[in-house]
Amino acid sequence: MKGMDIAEVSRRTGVPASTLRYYEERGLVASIGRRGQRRLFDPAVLDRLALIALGRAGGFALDEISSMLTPDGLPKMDRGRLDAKANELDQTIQRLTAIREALRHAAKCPAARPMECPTFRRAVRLAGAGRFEVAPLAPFKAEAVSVTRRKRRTGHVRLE
Amino acid sequence: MKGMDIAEVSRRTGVPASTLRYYEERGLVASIGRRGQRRLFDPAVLDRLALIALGRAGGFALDEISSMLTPDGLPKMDRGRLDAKANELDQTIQRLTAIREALRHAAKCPAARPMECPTFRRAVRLAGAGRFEVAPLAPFKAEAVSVTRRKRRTGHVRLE
DNA sequence: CTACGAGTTCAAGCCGACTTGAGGTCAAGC
DNA sequence: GCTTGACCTCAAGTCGGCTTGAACTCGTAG
Repeated sequence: MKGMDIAEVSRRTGVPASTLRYYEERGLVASIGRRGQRRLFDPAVLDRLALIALGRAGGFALDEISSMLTPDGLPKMDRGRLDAKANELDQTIQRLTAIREALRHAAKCPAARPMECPTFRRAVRLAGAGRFEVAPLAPFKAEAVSVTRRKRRTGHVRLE
Repeated sequence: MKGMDIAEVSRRTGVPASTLRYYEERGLVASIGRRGQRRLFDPAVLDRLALIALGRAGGFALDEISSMLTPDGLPKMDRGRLDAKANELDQTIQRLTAIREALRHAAKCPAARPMECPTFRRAVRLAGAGRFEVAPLAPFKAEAVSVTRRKRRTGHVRLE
């Protein structure tokens, strides 16, 4: 009978069994049945987990991710929503880029206090310039979710 | 007398008083004394809060941020450490960029299932390719930390 | 028959960054 | 003198995303 048990899914994706159960409970993945009391998963769950990992890595909340996936596989999102997400991410990227530059500059700037340096100040300003909100970015641990199928309160920041 | 009370700091930065007390408790900011039982803050705390916000926006933990700041102002970090942080951020940025591209592609890709599309799979792979770990990015709400300074009583310059 | 290992359920715990609530103090204004 | 409102402290609560632990059930090997 086809269907992988939880250990195999875990092994192949790097996602702990406890997380898989949790995801199932949250409706993010579904098992295709049981053999005895044990869950059986369709291999398609591997792709699904990869998509979930993608979303998590992008800083999306689980609820948000589940709203992006249909029960049976895919992109339940319309173009607009996807684009919106992409833009959101783009804002984040720009913000992070400004911060990275601020750090790099701080590393070599001679000013005693960074805030006295115009370049640094500018970066700080850019970093905080947007007025959007961004989901927290998930801790990204290596290891996980192979996509290959072989065998198969509130930090506030304002500027003026 | 010099020194701003907590409400003024809050008003000028957007950081809630509760957060300021919390930051003080965590050692991220210090008050310069009390008037009665009330805290008094030096205007320099405004810069400090801007830096803290910068760090938070960059996904750094409070502990990490405090390890980057000296009690009296700033750059306690050596060049190497700053560069390391910048590189870390750079990894994050690349990862997010890959995810953004995956989303943009998914928005217009005709493939029924995203995972069947090589372009998408490649993006997913890139997104997950690194084997590093990244701190969570703080939720980014607008409103806060004005770096603005109208009266520069202390003589040092802050953001316009 | 028994023991073992791998699975199961359910409730509770953990972490970080704050927020909230109860109860207390104090200076100013009526 | 009394009220008000802004501040104070300290403990506990919140939220997301899991993890952990206790207690139980199976199927299989010895």
